[in-house]
Amino acid sequence: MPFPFSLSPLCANGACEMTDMQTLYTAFGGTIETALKALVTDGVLPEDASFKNVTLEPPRDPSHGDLATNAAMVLAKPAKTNPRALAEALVTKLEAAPGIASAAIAGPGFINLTLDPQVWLDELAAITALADDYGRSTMGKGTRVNVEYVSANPTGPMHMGHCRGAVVGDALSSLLELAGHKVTREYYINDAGGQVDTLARSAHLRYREALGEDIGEIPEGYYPGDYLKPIGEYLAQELGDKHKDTPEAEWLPYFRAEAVEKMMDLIKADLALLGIHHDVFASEAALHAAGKPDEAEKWLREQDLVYDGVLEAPKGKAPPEDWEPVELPLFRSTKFGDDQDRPIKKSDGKWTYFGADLAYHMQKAESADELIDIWGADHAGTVKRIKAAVAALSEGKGKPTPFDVKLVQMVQLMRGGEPVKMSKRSGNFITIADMIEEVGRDVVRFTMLTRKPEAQMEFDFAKVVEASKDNPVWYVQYAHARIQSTLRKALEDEGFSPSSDAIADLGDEEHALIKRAAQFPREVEAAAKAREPHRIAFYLYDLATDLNAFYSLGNTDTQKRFIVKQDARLSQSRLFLAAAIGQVLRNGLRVLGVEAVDRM
RNA sequence: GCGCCCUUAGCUCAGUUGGAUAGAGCACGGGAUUUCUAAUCCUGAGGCCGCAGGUUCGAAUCCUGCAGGGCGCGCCA
Repeated sequence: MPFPFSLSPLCANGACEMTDMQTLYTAFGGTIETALKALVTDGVLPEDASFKNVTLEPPRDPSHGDLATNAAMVLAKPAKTNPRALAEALVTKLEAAPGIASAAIAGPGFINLTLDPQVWLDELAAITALADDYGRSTMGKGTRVNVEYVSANPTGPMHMGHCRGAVVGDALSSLLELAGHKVTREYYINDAGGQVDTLARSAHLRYREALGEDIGEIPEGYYPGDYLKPIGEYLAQELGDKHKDTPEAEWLPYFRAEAVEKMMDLIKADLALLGIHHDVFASEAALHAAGKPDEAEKWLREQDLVYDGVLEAPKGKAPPEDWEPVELPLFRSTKFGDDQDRPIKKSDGKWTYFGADLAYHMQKAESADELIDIWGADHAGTVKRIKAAVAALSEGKGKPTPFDVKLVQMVQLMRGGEPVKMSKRSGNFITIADMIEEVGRDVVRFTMLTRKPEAQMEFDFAKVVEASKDNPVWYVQYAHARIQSTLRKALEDEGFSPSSDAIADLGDEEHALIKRAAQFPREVEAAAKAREPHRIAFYLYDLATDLNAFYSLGNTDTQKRFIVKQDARLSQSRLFLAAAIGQVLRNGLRVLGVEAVDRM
């Protein structure tokens, strides 16, 4: 964790009542900062020394103690001394600090800190006291983050391509909330382009079909899916044959609105199956109606960031047959690192997708301090232009809005190692609803988060339901169920319940487990900072591993079980530990939107 | 031709934003159970972190070049 160890404003003012909101790392970061400042006073470090690159992290090797800092290595140069000499001066200060049992110099100049056991016992008690709030952080300082995800076109039900982005966006939103941000979960409905006109025409076709007409094969240029049949029937019921033979202009807007609404109902139902609920559904059509794109264009023209110009034909590959140079209003995205300026309007005068999207991002920035978009990797080519647009628009407002586009790669569906063949024509097409019905919501969600989003992944229907350590979802839930089962049994058979009265008696093996659990708040902050919810999934797997390892000690030595019949004191302390581990597992799973089951 | 993403054990993947001897799972070898859920645990072997330079106390991580794989490349969305 880099300096400065920014505590919550309350703590910074010295009136720090909220020690519970501090992580172990911010607390001991403060200890190190104090020690370094003392060295400045002593003249060992120069007045202007920057602590920016000083880190405090858990060492990989447990024999290196509980915490390690690189302070001496980073500051040796400005102090005009060698790392070891500086480390010795720092160690003297640190050993006198509260909570630190010992400090040792190691390797090229690391300082390894071993903490008083009491620190871990306090942390254990804190988990229980904070319960669902353990891991919650004030890091985000309440800044407003708008996360836009899914935003599938309202032309049909959700397909697999949307699933991963949906889960990642939702988990990221929860993660940011836990890390102290105010999050808006937003969905952008593309209800204004040519696609929804096609949808309206397809609905009209089904409407005629519902009125008894033989429409034969669905012609090219229409959406063929059966999911449009109910809409045709609904419209036939509502309208009778009123628009059976009238000109398109008379029925299209109505059919479009109705069809989009029904499509959104389908999509929302799919999202609900995944446990996903957005706060805002933003309509592109409404954006146009409000004149937002015109507003953006006007402003950008004033800044000379939009001009009328002609694009060159693409180099390197043969230009399209019907290539014709046309003058269009272009956004100067090259000024922000894009390869080409981009049209915001089409030659027919209508807005391009980009033109509207640009205005949409401007609108989002009005009520958020920061924007995040989750996109499919097939849109990678358009990242630069939208980043350019946000940079242009938010700089103009005086306050640049941080903006991040997360690209989520495709998921390859497999079954027992073989790729699942999907063909829309044959109807052999797996929807999100099918997938959830087969393996369950928890499996879908967790599995989508067991790979970093920008890497392609496989989803094997056979593997994800396996009951083994090879299957992270199962393994983490198993650890939680095991804990719950133990707590139940302790109460039923022996009348033992968790108690912190004698946790000071717990030994090294228990402490190791507490140390892992104590990493959770740090993992939350690190994952939130990196915008990487998958880190929580990996952490939970590690925590489950430690729990199972500890649990297994009891197989060969009954004195090491959670429940030791002859020793109520010890049992209740261990049960207190078990309950705390269960709490951390639940808190982590909650971020991922996965249920922590009590039995399996 | 250009842009973006990826390349780590035989396979599938992590890697704490630049830290110490690069870690898990599967598969392979050896072990543990009259179990509080063995659907588990312990242990062994397995590596040119794609290749070559650079930056510095220190690089899988940052920069440059090259190779291989994926995605995209006029007004679609």
